[in-house]
Amino acid sequence: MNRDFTDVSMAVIRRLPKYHRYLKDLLDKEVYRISSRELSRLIGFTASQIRQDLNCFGGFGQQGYGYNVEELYKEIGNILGLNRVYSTVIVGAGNLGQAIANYPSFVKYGFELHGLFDVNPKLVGMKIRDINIYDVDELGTFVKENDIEIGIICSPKEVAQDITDTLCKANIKGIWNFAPIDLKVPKDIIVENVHVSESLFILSFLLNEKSKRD
Amino acid sequence: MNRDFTDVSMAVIRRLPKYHRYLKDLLDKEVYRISSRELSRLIGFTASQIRQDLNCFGGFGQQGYGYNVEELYKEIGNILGLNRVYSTVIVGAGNLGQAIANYPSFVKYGFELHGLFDVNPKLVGMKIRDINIYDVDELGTFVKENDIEIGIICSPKEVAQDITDTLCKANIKGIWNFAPIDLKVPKDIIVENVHVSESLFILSFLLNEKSKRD
DNA sequence: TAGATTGTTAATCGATTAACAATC
DNA sequence: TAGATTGTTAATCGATTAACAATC
Repeated sequence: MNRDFTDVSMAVIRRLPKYHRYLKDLLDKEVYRISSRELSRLIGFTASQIRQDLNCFGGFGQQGYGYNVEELYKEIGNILGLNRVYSTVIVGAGNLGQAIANYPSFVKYGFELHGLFDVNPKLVGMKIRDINIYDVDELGTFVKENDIEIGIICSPKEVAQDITDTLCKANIKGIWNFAPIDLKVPKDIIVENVHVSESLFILSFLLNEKSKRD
Repeated sequence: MNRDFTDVSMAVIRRLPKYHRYLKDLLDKEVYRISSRELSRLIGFTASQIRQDLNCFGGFGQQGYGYNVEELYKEIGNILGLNRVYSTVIVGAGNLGQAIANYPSFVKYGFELHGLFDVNPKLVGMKIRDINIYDVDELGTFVKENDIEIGIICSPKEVAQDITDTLCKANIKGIWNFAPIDLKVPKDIIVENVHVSESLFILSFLLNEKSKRD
């Protein structure tokens, strides 16, 4: 249970959240047992890939039976680190910051929001879900004093690197970045990007391609 | 210029927006010429991969010189379909929908927002950037009558499939989906997902892994 | 011309799929 | 026991990297 998975490729890791989501859906539908073949039909990966993927983490299945949905769901949750709580702050309390603060999976899976930060004096002092919006000048001190692990950047891209520097100096462990730039961080800090515009451009590419073919 | 790129792998396509972004930054810094080696140092792909990638679309470079930044930027923009305008609607006018409506690259790269839609009577009738929020009951008719190409789903996941069905019946061409589910659509409709929680779970995985090793 | 750097082929590496023995 | 399905090895496929001739 405390093995590390440094040998498992990121291609596999990036599929885990999708397994987790489908297994949750199955549990909600009171399906307690599933074979790689049935799961394949639902999730769209090949049965072979599913067995291969799951085996990177241990033998969760049983020959002749399949996988126990509840057990597998929990195991994948544990692998993803969802069995514990994370302390977080959101920097940028505009629409995006507020959307994240209220995002159901964010709240549900143990991401504890300790504060939001903004430059806008109209926002500072307000609350979102009972959580204060502070002046961004207080960010560094707050993160240090409250041992915040995750900083969530929902600011305009122009100030994202400055915010990052502040967070890093205050011993943040990871950054969830929504600004459309690649942040420079010391090598022991983990950055996960949500580059929304890249996804939009892929959509426009695909639409454009399709219109050429039709 | 009207070739289609069906033969180019999605791995390559998904790197294009990043090239596009870095080339824009270079242009803004008044850098007009770059070699694959220099670009490699900036963007973090190997020089070999950069040359390989760009060559899928034609010989944009010049031996002994490198690439013309402005030309390459424009070409990649064209390949991504950013040389034309798309008509869009946003379904779900909460924080996320409003964040998208105001998102700078969205506005800048030709994605014309024609309307937002919501069930909440407090929101219906309001405006975001001079664009009306309509009742979601009007969605189908509006999309059909205004020849909307892209539907952007910013609703809770519980209603995302219903919205999708409405959009598809109204001849939408593509869907940009922010709800954490996999939408079922007829095969000629393009869906591009932004599965925000998957990214969050990867961050939590990486943080958890790191804490095991330290 | 000499130097630089691309375009492109060949080699390597990694990820996915197929196959099947092990076993519940 | 017979049927089902995993775990796992081997085969295939695709993507990345290396190398270098072409050429500006």
